[in-house]
Amino acid sequence: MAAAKTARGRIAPLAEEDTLSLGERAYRRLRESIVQGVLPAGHKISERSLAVELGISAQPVREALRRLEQDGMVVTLPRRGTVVAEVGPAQLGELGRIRAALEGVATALAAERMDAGSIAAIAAILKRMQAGTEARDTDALDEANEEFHALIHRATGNLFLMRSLGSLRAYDNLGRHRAVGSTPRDLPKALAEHKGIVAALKKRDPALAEARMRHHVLRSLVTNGVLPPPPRKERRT
Amino acid sequence: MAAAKTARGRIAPLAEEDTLSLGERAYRRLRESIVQGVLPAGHKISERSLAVELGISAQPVREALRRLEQDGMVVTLPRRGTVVAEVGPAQLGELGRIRAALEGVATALAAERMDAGSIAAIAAILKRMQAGTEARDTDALDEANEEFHALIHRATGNLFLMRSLGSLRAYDNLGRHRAVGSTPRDLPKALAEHKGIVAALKKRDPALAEARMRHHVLRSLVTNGVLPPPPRKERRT
DNA sequence: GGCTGCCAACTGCTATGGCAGTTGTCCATG
DNA sequence: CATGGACAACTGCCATAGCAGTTGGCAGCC
Repeated sequence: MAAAKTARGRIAPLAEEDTLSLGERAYRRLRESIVQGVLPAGHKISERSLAVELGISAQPVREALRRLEQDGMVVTLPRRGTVVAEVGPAQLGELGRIRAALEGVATALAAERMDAGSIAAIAAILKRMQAGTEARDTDALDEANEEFHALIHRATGNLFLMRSLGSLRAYDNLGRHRAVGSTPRDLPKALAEHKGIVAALKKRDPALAEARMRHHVLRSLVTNGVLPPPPRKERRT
Repeated sequence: MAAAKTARGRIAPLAEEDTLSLGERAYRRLRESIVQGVLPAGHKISERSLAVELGISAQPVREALRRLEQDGMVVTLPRRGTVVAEVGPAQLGELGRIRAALEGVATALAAERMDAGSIAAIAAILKRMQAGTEARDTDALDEANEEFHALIHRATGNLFLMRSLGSLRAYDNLGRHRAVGSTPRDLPKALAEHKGIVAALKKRDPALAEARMRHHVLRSLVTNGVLPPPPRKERRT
């Protein structure tokens, strides 16, 4: 991604071409730096020093830190300092389960209101996934997977959902970043699940789409080592 | 929550309500004002004028507005203004479904890690609910209900969950505020559901607890008129 | 040596001022 | 009367400066 490759704990100054507000740019940059591991957990962050590193004032930095705090990515003790939050394996698992639930409702909503154009678009993405799976092109698959979920999120038209899932997917990247190299994902299985989800979307069956999406996310978390294998069979109400 | 029990000669810690940052106080105040209807949807908010109303600087106000924007309660068009977000019935329903899902995972997590003390506490709350239901004391019931869910949220120990559910419950209050007076809730049914949830917690059955909690929230949303009655029977995967 | 108290160097937090866009109004012009 | 353009009054956004706690270390005393 754009996050400049720098020494551990150091942040490169912001480019000034963009039209986004400095606070917004600082927010994204910091979030990226955290999930990429540039700012490791427990690392102390000073509003002032970070401001001079980014080449901006302390104000937008502070604003970004407040938002990151609301995301749970940093914690700040008043008048004492701000620290990158520790996210242990247990918490990563919890966040994964939360994400699975939210992706589920997102898919349910999408199944209800998705227009024909979006369905065609997601079908196209599915085709790319098929090709990527046969070619074992994990990079292309990752990109397609990103678009796949992003499209569903956008289809819901729900801002809260999109924001929350955005934060949670960031954590997901962090988890994958930790399990470095050891991602022996079961590609065909993921493809089949994606197909099933798209089928449910086409059938406009919210409950089915939700169940399949949730199962898909949970299973992928298990194969990624974020979650332990399910202890038992599923439970019925 | 009176003065902490301390040994002779020891001094109890100071209350910390007084020392909250202005930004934090502005955030809470604004959020409260929005969900209470004091600041109706579409109302324009100016950082400066709001600052003088609150008797503080524009900075903390801006900070609070950014956080509210992340919550989805206000939207701000750059260099044009900030307005409190429109939350129509449809969106309210979506947020309700999201909340149901999150309350579900929260309860699942709680079922896994709740200590004996918390279980005893929630059993006590349940007893109060029983009494309140028999006495038709809706005020006491609302209070107990609040504590009931708050206790579960806290039991998860998950900050992200607690923050998200905090925002979503605010929306819930807003929804109830709109359906003024017309809350003919089915009290005994809610009580039975709460009992079932506590039973699942005691059995430490996460899947069961989750399903029951989710169903409970969804049903209560339906009886409150936030969600339409379910169109069909539940679906199996 | 070990403890106490002070001081400088931090920290987050807030106030003030000013910049650059946006909008609405009012007057001059066709 | 209708139209267009400039000006004033907004807006959000950012930089600077200074306040008030917190911390760490170092001198001075027991």
